Amino acid sequence: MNSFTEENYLKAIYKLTEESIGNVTTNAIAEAMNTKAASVTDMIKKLSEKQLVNYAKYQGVTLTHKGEGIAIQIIRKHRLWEFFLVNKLNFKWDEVHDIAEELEHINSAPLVDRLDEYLGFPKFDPHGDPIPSKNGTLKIPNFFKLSKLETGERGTVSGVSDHSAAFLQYLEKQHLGLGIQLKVSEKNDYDNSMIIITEERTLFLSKEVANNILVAK
Amino acid sequence: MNSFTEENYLKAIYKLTEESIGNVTTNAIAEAMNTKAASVTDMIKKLSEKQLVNYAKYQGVTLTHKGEGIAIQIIRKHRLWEFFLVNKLNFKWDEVHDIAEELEHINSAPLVDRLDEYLGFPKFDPHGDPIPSKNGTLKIPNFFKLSKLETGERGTVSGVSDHSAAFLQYLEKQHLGLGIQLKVSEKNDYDNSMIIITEERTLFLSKEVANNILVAK
DNA sequence: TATGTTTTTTAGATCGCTCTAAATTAACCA
DNA sequence: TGGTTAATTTAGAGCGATCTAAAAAACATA
Ligand SMILES: [Mn+2]
Ligand SMILES: [Mn+2]
Ligand SMILES: [Mn+2]
Ligand SMILES: [Mn+2]
Repeated sequence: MNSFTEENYLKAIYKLTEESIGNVTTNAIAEAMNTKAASVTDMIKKLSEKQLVNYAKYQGVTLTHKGEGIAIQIIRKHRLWEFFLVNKLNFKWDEVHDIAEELEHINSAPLVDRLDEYLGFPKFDPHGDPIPSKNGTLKIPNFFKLSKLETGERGTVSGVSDHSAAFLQYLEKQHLGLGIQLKVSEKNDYDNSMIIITEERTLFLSKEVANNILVAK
Repeated sequence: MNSFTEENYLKAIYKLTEESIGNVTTNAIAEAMNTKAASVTDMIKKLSEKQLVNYAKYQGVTLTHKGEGIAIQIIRKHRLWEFFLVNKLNFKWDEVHDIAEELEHINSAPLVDRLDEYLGFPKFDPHGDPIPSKNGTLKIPNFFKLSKLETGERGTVSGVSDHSAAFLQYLEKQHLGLGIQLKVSEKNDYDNSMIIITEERTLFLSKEVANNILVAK
């Protein structure tokens, strides 16, 4: 079995892999894990011995097939628990991440399977992130940054790329949640802000906000 | 915050306190925690510094008010999660203990409160053990060993004192679960075995089994 | 109550994870 | 291409939890 720490490293490497081209660097992992590069090197060596990452000195790491499988299962658990917390226990979408960070390490295959079934085999978590299936397949949905939409185009809010409570609460305040349909009414080249129209209201969105909202066309 | 290990020690000391008169001994804790006496002494010192146990060398320990409160909250979480696993995820009563051993360490007060509410504020876990309330009160139910019933007396199966999967599965095989009503039809002085009659069938129970079944009269 | 046995504590070590400081390697650029 | 800078690794240490072996205290009983 792997320790919580090892699991968190694998998950971090998985996520960094998604965002980066090529190998994941020691410093990037250190930043993601909120730790020091020296500690990362130590852990990488351990993961490498366990055949969970491919590692050559000074070259950064990639996940092995086995390591990637473990990372995906942790993400699966994280997102299933988030779905449970929001849809069964009535938590808000900005309240569940930290709890899921703990729950994702509970180690029981039947628990995950039954939870999945109990929840009705959900495909997306409360933030629009896809939930990996039992066998580890994960289809990345084709979402766009809202900021990429042109004036006049329509879309449906389907995800966020900033998962912080502050951002999620801001969206909540604006009555912007998953499923909201919108149309771009105006784009300002000067500051890349935009004005959108939803069923309920007209909203002004800064560049930062529009960049972190994902929409399906 | 306290580590998982510290929490498990507190819980073990709490349970040993219930079973024993006076202070809980180092060796008893070592046996319960499946560790060595020397390790227990170390941990006790740490818990004592944190004011979670009262400790004087060679005198064993008692929980402080604070330590007892923490222990009870862990037991609360354990039993609520067991209830969830059985009543929402359809686990059998012999399958849930180990998973709950992990879940009991998830650290979130709102999670426990909402789970409690979601479950309908249950008073007993799947094994008949009382679930402490949010404020830590815990009423010990007045159950008797089935072996104490006399011939002709009636009772309702309400709990078990052996929580092992083997015992629980045996009861299941005999169609003995919580809520089953029974009447003692015969007691054998020689081996302290007994014959009982339920709605469904007549059963022969050994001394060991009758000792580990708790009934309400 | 003295002596032997059991229980408990202490001493000293290991393992996992972390850190700082120093050394090494790679990358960049004039 | 050599020199500077940045990234990475190594060395050495600390902390929490554990262990074995040995010492100390408490207990039991003759
Ligand atoms: Mn999350
Ligand atoms: Mn999420
Ligand atoms: Mn249990
Ligand atoms: Mn139980």
